[in-house]
Order: sequence, then C-alpha cells, then structure tokens
Amino acid sequence: MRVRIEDVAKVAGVSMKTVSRVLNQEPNVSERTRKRVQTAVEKLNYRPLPSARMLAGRRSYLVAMLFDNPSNNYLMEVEMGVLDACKSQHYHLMLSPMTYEGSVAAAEVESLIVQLQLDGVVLTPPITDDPAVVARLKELDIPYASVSAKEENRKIGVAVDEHGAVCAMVAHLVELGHRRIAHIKGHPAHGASAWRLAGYRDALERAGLPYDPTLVVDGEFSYDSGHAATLGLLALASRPTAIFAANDDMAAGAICAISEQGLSVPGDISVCGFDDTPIARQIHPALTTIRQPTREMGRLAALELLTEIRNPGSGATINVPYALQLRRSTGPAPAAG
Amino acid sequence: MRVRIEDVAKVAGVSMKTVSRVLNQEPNVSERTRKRVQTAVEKLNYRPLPSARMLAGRRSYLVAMLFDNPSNNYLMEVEMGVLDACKSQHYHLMLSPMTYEGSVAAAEVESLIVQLQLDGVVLTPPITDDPAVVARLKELDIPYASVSAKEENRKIGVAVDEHGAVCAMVAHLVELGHRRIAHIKGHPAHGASAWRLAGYRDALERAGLPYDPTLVVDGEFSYDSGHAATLGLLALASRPTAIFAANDDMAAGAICAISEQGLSVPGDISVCGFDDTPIARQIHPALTTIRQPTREMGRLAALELLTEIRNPGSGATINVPYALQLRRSTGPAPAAG
DNA sequence: ATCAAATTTGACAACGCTGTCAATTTGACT
DNA sequence: AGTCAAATTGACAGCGTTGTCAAATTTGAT
Repeated sequence: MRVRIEDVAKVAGVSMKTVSRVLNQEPNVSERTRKRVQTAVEKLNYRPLPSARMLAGRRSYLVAMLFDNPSNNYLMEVEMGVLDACKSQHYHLMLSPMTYEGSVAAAEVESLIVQLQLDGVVLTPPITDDPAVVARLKELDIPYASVSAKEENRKIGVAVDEHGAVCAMVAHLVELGHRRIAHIKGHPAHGASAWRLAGYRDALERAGLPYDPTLVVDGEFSYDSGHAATLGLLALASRPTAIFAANDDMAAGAICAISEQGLSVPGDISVCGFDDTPIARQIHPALTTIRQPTREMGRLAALELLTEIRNPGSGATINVPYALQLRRSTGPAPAAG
Repeated sequence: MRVRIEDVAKVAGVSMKTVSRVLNQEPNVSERTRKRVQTAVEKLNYRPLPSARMLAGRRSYLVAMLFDNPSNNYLMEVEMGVLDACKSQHYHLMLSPMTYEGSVAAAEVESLIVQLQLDGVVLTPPITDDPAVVARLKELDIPYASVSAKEENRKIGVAVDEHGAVCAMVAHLVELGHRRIAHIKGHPAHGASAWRLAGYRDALERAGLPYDPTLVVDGEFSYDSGHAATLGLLALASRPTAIFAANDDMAAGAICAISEQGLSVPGDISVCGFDDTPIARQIHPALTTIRQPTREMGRLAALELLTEIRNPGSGATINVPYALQLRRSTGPAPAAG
C-alpha cells in the first residue's frame, strides 16, 4: 500500500501538517522536530503524491504551448525544445492548437489557463502577436514566454536578430553584383514579415541602392504564394536579377516558377530564402537561406518561462545567433543587359 | 473563477456523477441527458482538472505518444490527430521522444509508465516494431495502440492497405506503358519498407513483368539516399523508364538526380513516391504519390486506445483508405529504344 | 513568579473529482 | 392496472495533500 503523509506523521509522532511543513521547507519548525520528521520520511521512503499536492496547493506544474500551425517542421522543432526544457525541470507540457483568431482564441486561452490551472504559457508565431491573446494573458497576469514575438509583445522569450540576418543576406547579394533585388513579403499577420521587409529596405539603403516598390510583392509564406508572386516579378519590364523571399517555402515556389519560364537559377536569377527548413536542401538548386536554431529557441523560451514562474520578475528575453547558409541558388549577377 | 463539475451539473440539471459519466463515456446514460450535459459543458467551456481526477479515480487520464522521429511532418500530423482524440475524451497527451534503441528504449518506456502512471501508449513507426519495447509493453500489461505496425505487432491501432496501394501505383505505371520499373527501398527498420517492396513484386507479377533484382536498390527514406540510389540506377546499362521510391523524400532526391544528369521527368523517366508529404507539391514536376490520411490515422489510433483503456478487450485495428495522387512526375513510357 | 508576545504545533476543512451503492425511473410482460 | 427486472440517476464518502486558524508551548521582560 502507498505510504501517506499520515503514516509519516504517526511514525514521527507529529501532526500531518508538521510533516507537510518540513516537506515544503516552510518556516516555524523547530530543528528537533524537523530532524525527527526527516528521519521518518527516509525510513518509510515517503514521496508526496503530485496530484494530491496540486489539488490541495495551487501549482499545477503544467505549461501549455499555444500554436496555430505555421509549419509542421518549425513547430515540431520548437516543440522538441520546449519538451526538453520541461523535462529537465519536472514540468509537463500541454499542446494546444488554436484554430481561431482574435477574441475567440483569447477566450479559448483563458479557459485553458483557468480550467487546467496552468502555471505558464509558451507562445509561438503567429500567436505571439495576436493582440487579443496577449492582452488577455496580461490581464490574467499569468507568465508567458514568446518565440520570435514583435518587440512590443516580447517581455520574456527568445528571438533572433532577424533584421541583422536579412541585412547580411542582402549584403551577400549585393556583393555578388546584384542591383535589382526583389522581395516577396511574408504573411502580414506574422511579425517576421515586417522585420524581414524592414531589413531588406535598410540593407538596400546601406548599399546605396534605390528602393523600388514594384520589386516588392505580396506573399503569405506558402509555396503557392511564392510561385504566383514570382510569375508577377518575371513579367516585369525590367526583371530583377535576384529574389529574396521571406521564407524557404516561397523561395522554393520562386525557383519552380523561374525554371518553368525556361530561366536558370542562379544563372539568370538568384533566389534566397529564410529559415533553412529541410526543403532548402531538397530542391534543385539547393537554397541559400538563413538558419535559426529553432529547437534551441523552444528550449530557451521554455527555460525562461520556468525561471519566471519560479521567481517572478527574473525571466528575460534571450537573443540567439543566426547563420547564413550559402548554397547553390545564389550566384553572380548576369552581365548587365 | 474556475468552473467545476458541480456548476456544469447545475446548468444541465443533473447530478455531478452524471456529468462525470458523460465526460468519461461511461455507459448507462440516456441519449437525452448526454446531450444536455454536453451542451452545458460547451457552454461553460468546462475541462476537468487533471489532478482532481487522478486523485479521485485511480487513473492518470494520461496517454503517451512514443516516437523516434521519422519525419517532422509525418509526426506532427499524427500528433495533431492524437491530440484531437485525446481532447474529445478529456485525456491528456505526453510526448516522448525515444532516442535509443532496444533495451534502453524499453527501460525508458517502463520508467515513463510507472512514474507518470500512464493509462496507455501510442506507438509510431519505427517504434511500433521495436521488439524490446513491444515486449516490455506486453509484460507491463499496459494498453498500447500502433500506427502502421507490422502485422505481428499489431493488436490495436490503425493501418492502411499499403500492399494494395503499392499495387495500384505500379499498375498505374504499367498502364502508362512502362516495362522496366525500378524500386528504391526504404529503411530496413521500418515495416513499411517490407510492405512496399512486397507490393512492388506482386504488382509486377500480376502484370506479367519479370522481377529484375538489379532494378531494386537500397535506400533509407532520406532525400540523399534517394539521390544516390538513382545515380546508381541511371548508370545501369539498361536504364529503367520509371522509378517507384518507397517515400516522397527519396522520390524528390530521384527527380533531382535525374535532372542533374540532363534527363527529363517524366519525359525520359517517370518517378513516383509514397506518403504525399508537402514536398510532393513543392518540387518540379509535382510528384505522383500515395496519400494516407496521416492525421486521421493518429486520431483513430488514439481513439481505439482510449476504447481499450475504458473497456479492455474492445480495442481493434482499423483500416483506413489510401488514395493515388496523380501529378506531373509520371507519364507515358518513352518509345522503346 | 507573572504575563504578553512570539514561536511552534495541530485539528479540520477544503481542493475537484470518481467509486460505491442505493434510489428512482423506464419498459416489457401479465 | 400491476409486477418485476433492467436501465438510469443521484447522494455521499473518500482520494492525499495543503491552507486556515486556533491551541499549546516557549521566550523574554518585568
């Protein structure tokens, strides 16, 4: 049979509550009784039952990860990192797909938190920047950590210097001699789209190149949107010699569109992406892109969250490094025509 | 404030116990009251508090999904399905990546089960066919469901008729006039590899075509292995006119290898895969492949597991349908040379 | 020795749910 | 209508722990 706190109390000759005090390192226990209780605990090899403490106490030792699937790959990587962190601190993870937007999502989040007594929440894009959800989280005063949130929504979490990364990428294209560099934007709901566009503009300016609005087209992070956007770009009177897509999927779509038009990558047009998802290595030519340590980001975000839970006010935002992955899809600009 | 079962009971006009019955799918509740309770649950957005049920019942209402990452995409789809099923029955999911093989994995599984008091386990390939893990699970006498396990390891779970699917695929190639059809095998640890090979052989036989061992080459489900295997095939004195790869990643590698050699798909060689992962639509030409309802499979496997937990002996294996996805990577065989 | 204040301890009621078992309703058959 | 068994529902007592608050003990100042 299971050893209960009552049994320990009997052996130690004290009340249940006193045993509980010792176990939870509460103050106001004399050294003598503390010793006695500890001896009894060891003798009986007693371990408190988690569910009973959760029920009686306040903490659930439960953390949720909220997501609205941006990409299976990305998500799985982040998830693995979060899982790592939770495991190391004896916390458990709840996964919660959010299929709705705005107020519906906010209500859903609230019920999750309240009903499961969550100790904290990990947010992944694009939920990181859903104003209703973030506002609700603040109202409920529950700790949350974000992965790649916009600056204004980011208190605790992890982020890469996307702006710097994009600048480095564009600088790489400029170095190869490109002067007409197009950009396919990401989905407007993602903070990343804005950063990447801003990085593109700044890099152009830094290189002394003009900003040409006709070279900046809409996309929404999907393969198809990249394909369609590129077709538009190719129809331009004066074609770009390089395309920087806001993510790899769109870059893959761009490469396909270019090939279909009988042009070569990178011979006629260089293409680069962002994220270094597996697809970057699985298309032809392999994609030049930017790698972020996705899994590590999940791990660090969760770690900061747990720190904050344990010690309110101590969580922070961590910056992780990006890395330019040069592959075959970028090359020297064709001789000016 | 938190919604309790008592509140739901009040709204539905029944007792707490009846609400509990509905939540746990217990028998002996009239359809009318069940509906009424469900409405109240939804209206209040109620979710049972895990620790309270664990404490009161003897179960943990916790199920784990064991995996040794075959592919992020596949895994995430299955996971979403499992999550669906769990949510509908008010169960919770534990994710457990298994990085080791054999006895280490078995020990890890055991400690998971014992420490978390798991009620059941969902197995995904290739763990479904890890003899040590399966044996331990049986010893511990804990319910488990498998997704696409080999027949001998499959008691409860879900599977597609892979053999039939492969036959259909090969028949499609034969219909297009192909006579020299190669096969790139999958990773030997996966049951799927064997089924797909068997399906290939049987389909050949059915079509009255000879089985040529030189046209069957090793692969391990990765893009690179498909690429390498294809190079070997192209170097053959008498090239195949079609390649059936055991999964999409390898098929993508095959297409890339063929293009690199200056040949065209499907003009010179047709290529087809298996799984219909996103990459199938993101390469050029789009891949003819076989789609299995991955997410639904996760859902059904979990559902069967929960059925078995609730009512030992009642879980079963479910067969789900496959679908041939015809795209641009297969076409008529080139005129015989 | 006395009393107030500070410290230490304990009794007991939650916490939110399910198991048990008894009460009630339903329905099939006289 | 009347009977009895089966199906459905409800009352209530735990499950093992912690929070609350009052009781007991110790301490320190006179």
